[in-house]
Amino acid sequence: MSDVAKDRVRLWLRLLKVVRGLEQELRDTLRREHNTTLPRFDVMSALSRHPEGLKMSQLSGVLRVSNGNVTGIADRLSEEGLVERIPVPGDRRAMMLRLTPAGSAQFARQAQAHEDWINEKLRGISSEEARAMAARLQAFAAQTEEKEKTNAQ
Amino acid sequence: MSDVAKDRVRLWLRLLKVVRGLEQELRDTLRREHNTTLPRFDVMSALSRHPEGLKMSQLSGVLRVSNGNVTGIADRLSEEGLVERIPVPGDRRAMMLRLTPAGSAQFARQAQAHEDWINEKLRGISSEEARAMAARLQAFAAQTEEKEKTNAQ
DNA sequence: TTCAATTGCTTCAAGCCTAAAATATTTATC
DNA sequence: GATAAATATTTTAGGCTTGAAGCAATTGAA
Repeated sequence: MSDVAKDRVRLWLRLLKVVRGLEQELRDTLRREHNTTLPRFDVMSALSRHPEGLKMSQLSGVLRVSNGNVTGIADRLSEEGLVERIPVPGDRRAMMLRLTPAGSAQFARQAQAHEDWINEKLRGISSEEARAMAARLQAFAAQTEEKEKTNAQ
Repeated sequence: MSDVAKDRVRLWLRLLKVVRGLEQELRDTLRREHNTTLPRFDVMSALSRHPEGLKMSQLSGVLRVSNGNVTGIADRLSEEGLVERIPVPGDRRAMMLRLTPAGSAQFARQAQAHEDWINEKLRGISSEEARAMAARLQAFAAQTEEKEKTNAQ
């Protein structure tokens, strides 16, 4: 294996380790302190950015998970009265999912706590470092998307 | 929210997006091309670094997953003849898990393909960039560990 | 020695996740 | 208008994951 390949593999392993570690802590915190889960938080987060609601398929699209997955999470959130399914006028197959007022209020609290938590976890990273690293990741992501677009042609 | 907090949150969201995306692609590739899964790959990878085998609890320790989790994955790998459970002399509760020759051979092939895959995915990242980013991540992880150690006192 | 606490592992219940099959509805074509 | 294809969602089977409970076996303290 070439040297650059070794460096790339090492970077990948470190990325995975750091992100997995933080993600695991985040799951623990959500469970212990907010009695919820990361997938539920992700669904509510997506819905909070679309107050008018999202169709099930749009939701699985933005979250990049399967349709069946969203069905299950929506079922559970719905049982707790945090989201509701609204029929789509003119298409009886489709369903709009949106936060209830209770869900909206709960998510607002959780989102603020989440931001505080992240800020505390990344305390050792300066604004400049954060921006620099985010820019690199952004460049990488853009590059990858560009490649995909080319491949899709 | 302060500016630096915003930058940190943005960095976290990007990290999560990039790593999740790559991880998802990796899962797809493992499934389609190697008929396996990331958790199985992780178990075999850990075992390949310990040819003499690992006790179940050691394995769940290094992988940072629960004991019950490893039990299930070991069961399935064992059914396929890729790993075997060896009794530990002197402690009839414990079990050593290790790769069979077939498991070892299969993992060697998968590991090589995995490295090639990563190298291709991260093609747009130079050796210098990779080393710089890995160093930052490493510093962050070290800092976090240091903090944990202090808290544990 | 005895027996209570600890240790190592498995089992269990519940949630997450996927791909594929099933269901219902809509759209397009003849 | 009939019907075939496409679309939106749910259901299903199977694997991953956890925390907690259960079961042996080991260790340690009286």
